[in-house]
Amino acid sequence: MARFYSNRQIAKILRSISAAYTVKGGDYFKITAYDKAADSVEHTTSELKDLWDDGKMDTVPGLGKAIQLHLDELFRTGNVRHFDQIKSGLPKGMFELLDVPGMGPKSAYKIAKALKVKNIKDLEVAARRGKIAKLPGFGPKSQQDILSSISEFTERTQRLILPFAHSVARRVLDYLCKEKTCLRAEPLGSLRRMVATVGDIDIAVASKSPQKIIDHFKSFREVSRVLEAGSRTSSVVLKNGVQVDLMIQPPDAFGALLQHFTGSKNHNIHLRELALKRGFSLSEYGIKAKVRLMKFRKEEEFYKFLGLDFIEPELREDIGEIESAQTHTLPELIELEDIKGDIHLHSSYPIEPSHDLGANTFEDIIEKAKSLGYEYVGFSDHSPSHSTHTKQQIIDLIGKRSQKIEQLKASSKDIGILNLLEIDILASGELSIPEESLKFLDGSLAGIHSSHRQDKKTMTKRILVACNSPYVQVVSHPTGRLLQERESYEVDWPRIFEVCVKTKTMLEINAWPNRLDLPDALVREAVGAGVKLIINSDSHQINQMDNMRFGVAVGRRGWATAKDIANTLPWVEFRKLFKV
DNA sequence: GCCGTTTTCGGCCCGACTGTTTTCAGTCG
Repeated sequence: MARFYSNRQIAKILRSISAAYTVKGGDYFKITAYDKAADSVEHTTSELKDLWDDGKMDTVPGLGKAIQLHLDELFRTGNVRHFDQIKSGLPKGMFELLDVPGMGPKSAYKIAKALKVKNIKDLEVAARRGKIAKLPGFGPKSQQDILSSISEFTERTQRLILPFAHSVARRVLDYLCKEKTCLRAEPLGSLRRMVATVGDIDIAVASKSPQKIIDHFKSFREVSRVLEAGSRTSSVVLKNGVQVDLMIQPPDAFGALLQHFTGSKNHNIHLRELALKRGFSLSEYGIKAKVRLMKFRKEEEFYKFLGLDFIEPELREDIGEIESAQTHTLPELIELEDIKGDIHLHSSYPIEPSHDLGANTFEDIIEKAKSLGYEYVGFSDHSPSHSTHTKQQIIDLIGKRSQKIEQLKASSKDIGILNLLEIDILASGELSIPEESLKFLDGSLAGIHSSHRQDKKTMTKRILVACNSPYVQVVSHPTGRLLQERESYEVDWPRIFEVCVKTKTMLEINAWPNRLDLPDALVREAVGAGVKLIINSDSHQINQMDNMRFGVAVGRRGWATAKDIANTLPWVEFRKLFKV
């Protein structure tokens, strides 16, 4: 019987091997190989266990023959004898301590061995009793740092959801720009690449007076603790527990700084290898040829110098973007301005009061859509619950709502309106409302809102029911994932893509902050398969319509161009996809 | 231990900051 390990658990196991080798003075490159493998597993979107089931573990970069063999043993038996050997003689507790920020293998080993510390709780007790400071190589300051790290670690074990990180960063950037020596301020790292979840917030500033910027930064009113403050970098923890790292360079080297800290790590490593072959060395200061350092004000120039087209931050994951930049075949990514409408919008119309009602009227939503420059909106309230209504009640409710929307259509000639509903794909594989009521509508979005844990075959079948229905144009939030809450369910995606293409069914990129679903990796596969996508905000109040930008970011990370996204079409074209 | 537009062998990214040091080790991104 095979055992399940989450990607995070596997990453932790691989990191513990890297740590064991580090303490035992192992080969540096073997150590980094395990670290790389751990990073890679943690960033893989599908569960490694599923890939193992399908014999596709070798598609994960950084997993070679040896580690694959070890993981095979792990899945089969729940243990890896080779790993036990590597860890033998080391105190078990040290591996638990690695979760504490600032605690690396050597420190963890020293503390675990000297003080018999077995977990983070023990570590905290030992630090409080002043035992850490007495160890050689440690002092009162490092002891205090460990205590601070533990309390922050327990408060913030989770990554931030992109839109939340974005708003925190906005406040910091606005504050930094108030210092007059700040010439430019930009986000860096996973935030700039618009990854669905973000660890720390990294920020770059262009300035000729770094000390003034750092002093200004440290006195931001949301700062609770300054972790470090050097001459060009500083790190703080905000009162909400979020860590913010700041890096400063003069404006003539700002391009290199942006490039260096936007990452991803793998993108940069690949780029440096490419540069090395041409005799260049890359750093946050610029590009070095022998001893001469060339500086770059703009990132575009940095890439150009290496013979590459500019690579948008969202693509920098080392998944083929460098090769495409060499051959001038990078896609022209979709932009927020390309979006011409939003059709997953929940209104306050009381069609089903118990069911996740929106806060604003149809009229409010239309006004907001106009302010965003949209040519059309689609009202897609949840359908009346089939369990609390009779079939006739459902038909009557939908008929009445349709009348109201038809009136609006007649009086709002300057914006296209679609009369839609978001309907459920039930556990039984049926759609949640009767066919007679679907006929009142211009179309519908169908999504799974219950029984998320059925097996792969059943889930696939459920989604295919929606794809094959002539009344359904869009599958909403197709994987069902909720970031930090619920994993995607198992589905046969190649099969779904195939049917979507055949039936011209669109898959949604839902921009709701903790959905961002389809995820970027699946967007890329869907685009490759020729599936048409649509980006919607799934708003329940009008200011949430501004979340569209995060859906666009997911599309960009999935290499989507405007022509892959249906709601970049003008109304005259877009309406043809529905029954209007 | 991984990996391949000079490769299946021989490479493997680079530098800052901190604390405990007396010239450096550890950690991080």
